[in-house]
Amino acid sequence: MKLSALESALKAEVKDSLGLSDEQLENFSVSAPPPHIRADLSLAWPIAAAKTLRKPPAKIAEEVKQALAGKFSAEVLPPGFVNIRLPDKVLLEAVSGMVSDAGYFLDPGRSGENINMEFVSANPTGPMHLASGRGATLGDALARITRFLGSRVSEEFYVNNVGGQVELLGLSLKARLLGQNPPEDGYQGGYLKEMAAALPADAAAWTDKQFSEFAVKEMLLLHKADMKAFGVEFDRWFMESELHEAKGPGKALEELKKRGMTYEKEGARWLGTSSVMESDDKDRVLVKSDGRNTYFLNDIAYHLNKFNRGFTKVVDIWGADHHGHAPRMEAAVSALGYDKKVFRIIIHQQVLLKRGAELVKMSKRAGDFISLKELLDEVGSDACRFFFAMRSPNTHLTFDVDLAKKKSNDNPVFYVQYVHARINSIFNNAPDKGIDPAGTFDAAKIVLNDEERLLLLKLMWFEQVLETCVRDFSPHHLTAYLMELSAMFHSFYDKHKVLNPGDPVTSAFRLFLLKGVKFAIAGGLELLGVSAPEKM
RNA sequence: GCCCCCAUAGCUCAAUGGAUAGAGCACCUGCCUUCUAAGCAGGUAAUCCAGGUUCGAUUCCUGGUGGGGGUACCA
Repeated sequence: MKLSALESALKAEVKDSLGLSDEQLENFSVSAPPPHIRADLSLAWPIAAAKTLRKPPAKIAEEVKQALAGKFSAEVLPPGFVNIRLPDKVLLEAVSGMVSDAGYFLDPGRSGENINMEFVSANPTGPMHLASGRGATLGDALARITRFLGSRVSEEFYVNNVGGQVELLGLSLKARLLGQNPPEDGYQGGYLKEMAAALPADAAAWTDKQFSEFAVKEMLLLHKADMKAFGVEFDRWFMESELHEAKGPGKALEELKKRGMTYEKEGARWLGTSSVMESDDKDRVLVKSDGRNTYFLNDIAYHLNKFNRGFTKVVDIWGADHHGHAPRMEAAVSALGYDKKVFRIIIHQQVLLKRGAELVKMSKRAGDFISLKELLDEVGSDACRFFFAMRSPNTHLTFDVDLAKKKSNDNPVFYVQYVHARINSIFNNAPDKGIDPAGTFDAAKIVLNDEERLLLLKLMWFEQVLETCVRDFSPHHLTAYLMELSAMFHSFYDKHKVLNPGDPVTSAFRLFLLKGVKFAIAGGLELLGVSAPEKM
């Protein structure tokens, strides 16, 4: 039984016995008891329900205990906790389902979901820097986790391949070819020198537009290579030019006009983000007084495009440097008639670089940044992704370059991967000791020790951890879980031998237990885009 | 000025409003003739300040203090 199913079962039991309504059982949920409590699951619901039920919490807790009697042994602790001890059979079944049933974690409630997740979307004007790794990790991990639970998820990268910055990029490249410095507000980085050196011979006769297109194409190739090296495979790279070819901005504008959300002022066309919708601090321009569309209108058209493609939910993952745009984008999506619930912007805070004791501010223009590629080459994708995934998006994370480069062995990712390698090694050794790695055992003969219990119970929480990641839009709960599970495994490994030729029942059971641990470790790492090595 | 994020151990970070606040790094003490010591066991060490809500606050609210980011008819 999955933990969610177990929770439902407990809830139903309490509901029937106490004769309660669904409303009265709101907030009924199981939690993990603190370490000093010797129990498997806790219920704090009696305390919360005391007010509405007009009964002392301890009395409610006592009733809950009675309701569960015969199926679960429970203990009441003040002020009204019910601490439950699960039968060994329940723990064994949970792990058994996990390792044998491929669809075990699929949530039927999610099968109708079709989510578009857009992230990174770095401008094609320079190499991707380290901070893009954060957005990439976040988006890809969330996509994988959500998919694992049963939703359809499409990962998307939006490429701003038109506009002033792209023209400037072309001019900067052209200047490099001619041996000149790029325009003052252009792109000064050395990468354009390299690109210029690789231009075809006839490039001297190119138009500005050709330079621009060439530069974008090359940058895009680099970005794709970077993402691939980082283990992120986008389902779609959406070109802004596609939007214009399909007259997207015009259509979006017409739609907004039709809905009465826009007005004309000072020769420009405005969206009433504050005056009409009261969701921004001021109104925003859609069409400038010179007749050109703003980027905002293009972005609205892009979001309309996403919804028109049939996604039931659209998620954007942005860096904090764009957070100011969130209110207007949300307002625009509402103005197009979409419910607030189907559009979500996740903001992740910026990445600060620390070199030695010095905090370095990254700047694409000055060229003082660490590229994602450089970081990957020196630290490796696994450590990078795990490190980024460990932090919640709200954290202002400080990336210690020296630590990442010199002492990458201290990264907790190795601690987790080591579990996988150790388990794998045990399975490899089993035949030598005359033990069948696929052997079965009689569950009735098993008496669980503390370490085995803890491991089985922890495995039951795998589902809940993933749900929490989706709820909070952050994979950091999963990294924390993997580290905790790893600690439990290493501790178990140190105390108990798995392969005991003289005790086939225990050996078979422990191999079964290890299958469960391996499933959670390999599966969890996979969801984070981190490898699970067979050997270390 | 206004908006967003943050403040927990020496450092980097955890903790659906629950019970004795957890990890990793660093530091100290032990443990390899037994499935991999990239490991285990143990130790030192923390909720910015002041109010409020609550049976219960690291968590929620208000006000401070300190830090980061943002505030274009740029993209």
